[in-house]
Amino acid sequence: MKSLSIKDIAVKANVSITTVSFIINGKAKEKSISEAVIEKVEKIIEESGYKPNQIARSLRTGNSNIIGLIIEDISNSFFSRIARLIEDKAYKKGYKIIYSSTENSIDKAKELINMFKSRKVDAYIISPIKGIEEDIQMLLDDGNPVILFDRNLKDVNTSYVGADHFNASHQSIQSFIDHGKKNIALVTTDINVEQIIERYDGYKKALEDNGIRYDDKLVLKIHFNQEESETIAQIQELFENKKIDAVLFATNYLAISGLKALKQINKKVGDDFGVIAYDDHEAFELHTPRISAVQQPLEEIAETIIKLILNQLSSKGKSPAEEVIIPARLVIRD
Amino acid sequence: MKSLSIKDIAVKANVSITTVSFIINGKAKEKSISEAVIEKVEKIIEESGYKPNQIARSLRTGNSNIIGLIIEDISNSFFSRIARLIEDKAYKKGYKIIYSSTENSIDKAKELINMFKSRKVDAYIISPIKGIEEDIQMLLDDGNPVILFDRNLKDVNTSYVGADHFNASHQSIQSFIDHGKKNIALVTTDINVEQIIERYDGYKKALEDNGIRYDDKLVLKIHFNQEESETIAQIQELFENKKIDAVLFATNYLAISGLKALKQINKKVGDDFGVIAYDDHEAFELHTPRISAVQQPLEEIAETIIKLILNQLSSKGKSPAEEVIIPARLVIRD
DNA sequence: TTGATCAACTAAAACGTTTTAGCTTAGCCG
DNA sequence: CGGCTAAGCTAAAACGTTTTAGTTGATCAA
Repeated sequence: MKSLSIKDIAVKANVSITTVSFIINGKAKEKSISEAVIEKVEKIIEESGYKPNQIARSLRTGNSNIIGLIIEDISNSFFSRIARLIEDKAYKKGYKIIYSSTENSIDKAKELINMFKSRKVDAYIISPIKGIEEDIQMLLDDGNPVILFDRNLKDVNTSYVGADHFNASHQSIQSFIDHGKKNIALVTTDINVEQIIERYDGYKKALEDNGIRYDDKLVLKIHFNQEESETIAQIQELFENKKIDAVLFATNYLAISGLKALKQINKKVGDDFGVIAYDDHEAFELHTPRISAVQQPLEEIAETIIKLILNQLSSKGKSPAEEVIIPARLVIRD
Repeated sequence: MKSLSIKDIAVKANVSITTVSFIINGKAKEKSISEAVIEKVEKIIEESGYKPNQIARSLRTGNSNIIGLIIEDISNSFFSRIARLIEDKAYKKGYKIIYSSTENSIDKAKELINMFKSRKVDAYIISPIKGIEEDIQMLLDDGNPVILFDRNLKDVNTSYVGADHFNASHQSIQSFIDHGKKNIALVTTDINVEQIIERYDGYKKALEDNGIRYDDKLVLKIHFNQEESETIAQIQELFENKKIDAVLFATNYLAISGLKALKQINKKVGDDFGVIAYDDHEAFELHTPRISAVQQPLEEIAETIIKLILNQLSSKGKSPAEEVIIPARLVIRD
């Protein structure tokens, strides 16, 4: 019933705990343990199904082989796909991932950081929100590897991996303009994070570059946590009361609400009404007509994150902060 | 730099480690520590930002306040939404969740169980695959609370929470038949899990109940890990070469591939070609026409899982196994 | 013969908690 | 005044590892 400990193995093999430990950790040669003993112990371990207690191990060594991943919401497909990729890649390097969602709450984010800290995770991957700069700085001060992704924090000097939101947004609007659109709306959220602001800036700059006057009335900021029905109503109001011939949605879930809104008021997407969504989604490919979208290179982002983390882990957190901005891709459909 | 330990607090407060521990764990009254000391220690803890080392705590107490969640694939929206709900509810009870994806690999599933075991999680929530019955039995034998969900394992006597796949499938096919369909196809996967089999059985039984001959040729089993393009090709072949007037997709990602396939060969969903998807997805509501789907009551499933887990935890894993089958809902659209 | 070197192994400390068992001191009763 | 109880606290063991600093005995060179 109670699980085996290294002591049980030692007793069975009639050797010391130390010897067993050396063998388990592959230090047998180095510590000159004889072939015979190695074999004997390994056989016993094999037969008994003994697995070292990771908790005791962590307590002693101070590291856990666990990487903490803090994201906004695991049920959002952007995050769940990234999480899956990160998990995969980390797994291959012998690291496990623990993840948790902040739901855009500063308090929950702080709690999560604390919980990861008290569990001594070896590194942190965080898609941050404003308000936790200090907590992140403390992690850094303690020498922990920390990588931010998706959204950067200005005041913290740490590594960051993210897509080029400004240019992707700029390019989307430019594409509308090239197709003769003049009255271009932006539906975005009111959460105050870097990547949303960059998308907004890209929108404004593209208009400006083309001599189109920026109109506050064409920008709709949706509350983060509100009911979808309300979102849909707000979007409908925008579309019905303003002269609009194209719209950029700043997130994919807003685009989905937006498409529902369009469907209800029976407005068709097409040559005289352009739509681009930021972050692709399966629904867009399937929609009639298919919806254009900005694709973030998930694979590349995940790959880069893991690469940076491993670098930092091997350099004991003393490698300099790096910012990697990865171009996003505008996929024009239909 | 190094994080504080209970000893540092004890020294600062000029009391023993024991006293600090009692205070941290709310046993101060019970152990008759004076108000004055309690206040002093709490103040120091507050000021210094001390957080107990959970690893040491786990090592000593043998539990971790962590629940392990093992699922097929976190990037599948069914699982990521369930995960989010479970995480939420567990969090409110003071438990954290660690999750990991098996990707339908028996080896990875076993490894995950081992890794959770060696990290001493307090309970396991598993959406299992065939081939890990023994491992699960071992967990049970060791007195661990284990809840299976989504798919059951026949040979293991443990609690299970899942939707009524058989009836939902039966009802879907019945609905086709009620609308005059005769040649009804089933697109499913070749993975050998309970819930997929139940959906298949429901399909067969509904045909039988209505005196329609079961035709092997109308059932397409897709390999789990194959490229989507190949899946689409296979589905197209089925639709083009057989006389079919309705199709049930056994998972939502198959339905999405199927809808893409239909689009490419320009076959319209409508009165003369019915489609139902098992597991709803945002894309279905948005599709033109809207696609009917079987909705699993995620909220209720998550709620029930947590309820059972907490029961087991409080009864030290000695409460009897319970099977909860929750009805699924067929949502007919357009 | 002596000392050095090396192979083969091990005792015990340390990691940071929780908890059992006990130690003082003061107060109170008879 | 002796004995008992209770209040208020603490020493030390235990959890299961890793790792440092050995010990022992054999071999070998001089």
